[in-house]
Amino acid sequence: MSDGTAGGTLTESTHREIAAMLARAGNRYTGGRRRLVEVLAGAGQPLTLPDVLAAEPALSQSSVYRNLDVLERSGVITRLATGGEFAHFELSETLVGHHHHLICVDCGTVADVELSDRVERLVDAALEEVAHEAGFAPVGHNLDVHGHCADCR
Amino acid sequence: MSDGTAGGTLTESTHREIAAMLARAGNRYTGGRRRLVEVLAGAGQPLTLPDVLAAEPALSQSSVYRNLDVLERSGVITRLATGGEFAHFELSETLVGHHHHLICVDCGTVADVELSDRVERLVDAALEEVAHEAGFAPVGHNLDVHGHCADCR
DNA sequence: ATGTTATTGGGACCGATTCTCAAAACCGAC
DNA sequence: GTCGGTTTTGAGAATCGGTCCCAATAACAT
Repeated sequence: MSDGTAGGTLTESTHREIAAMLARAGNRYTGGRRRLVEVLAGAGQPLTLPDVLAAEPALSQSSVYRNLDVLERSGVITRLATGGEFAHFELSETLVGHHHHLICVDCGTVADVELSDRVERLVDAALEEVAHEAGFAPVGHNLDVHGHCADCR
Repeated sequence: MSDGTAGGTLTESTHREIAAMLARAGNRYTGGRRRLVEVLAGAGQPLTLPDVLAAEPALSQSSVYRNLDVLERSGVITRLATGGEFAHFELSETLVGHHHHLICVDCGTVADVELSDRVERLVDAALEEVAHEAGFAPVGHNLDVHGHCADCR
């Protein structure tokens, strides 16, 4: 609890939920996976692999990539296709709620934003409709805003 | 006009517009670039590099990649970050109008869809607002629906 | 035609991600 | 608590879209 690492953005019950999601797919919630999850949770914004390693240098690259994959497959985290050189990862919406992204076209960083429930419902309904017309069964949507972040203006 | 290649989805005036966009950046509208543009226009959906080469085998891979880059930088085409193994390309919105994408999580194909002006304006306004609050200067947005396409149900 | 600049092709190269495999950590049963 | 079976780890090799290089060629202007 009061060790050197800032840690602690996730409650113990959230960790139990994550462990259950992993167990459902036959995976364990090991120390390395827990540290990885805590880095992602503590950042408050989607991170790249270098970001993760910078925050937790004790982790090895191959294990982090493998665990990002396991966590994604178990529904704990989400991989974002931002178009930059590195993929970004963040906790899945089942853990942190539905939201969208501001992607800086200059430096590539990604920030989370939420829209009002009213707009969200409206968009959802409109998408359902056009998807249905195309014989497409939607499972979710991504709404990204591209532009210049405050640091890059 | 009635040669073997299906061609002809673009009017001559659109080609002149494209030539002008290229010229503005000091580039020429060569035969290879024109064939590339015609493949993208004729498909009616965003294509990957293998798609392009399959449609026009006479083009060489390195030139296609280079020209996709030149055309993107000149504002003629847009590169989509769909998350699959290959990037997808399509004519830019200045040429084909604003629209969104249905991305199949199974086979990776991408289809275009349009939303009503009313929804579009509402989304735009909502995004402007949240972006502004974050000190972010938006230049555009991407709204992708992920799900299972008609062929993959 | 002739010079000048942009473009092409194909192969070498790069770099993010994935794969391999032997060693180490886990976990339940005895 | 330790033995056996299973999962995970770490370090490096391998993969594979995509980019870069450079000599040969096409476009354009004069």
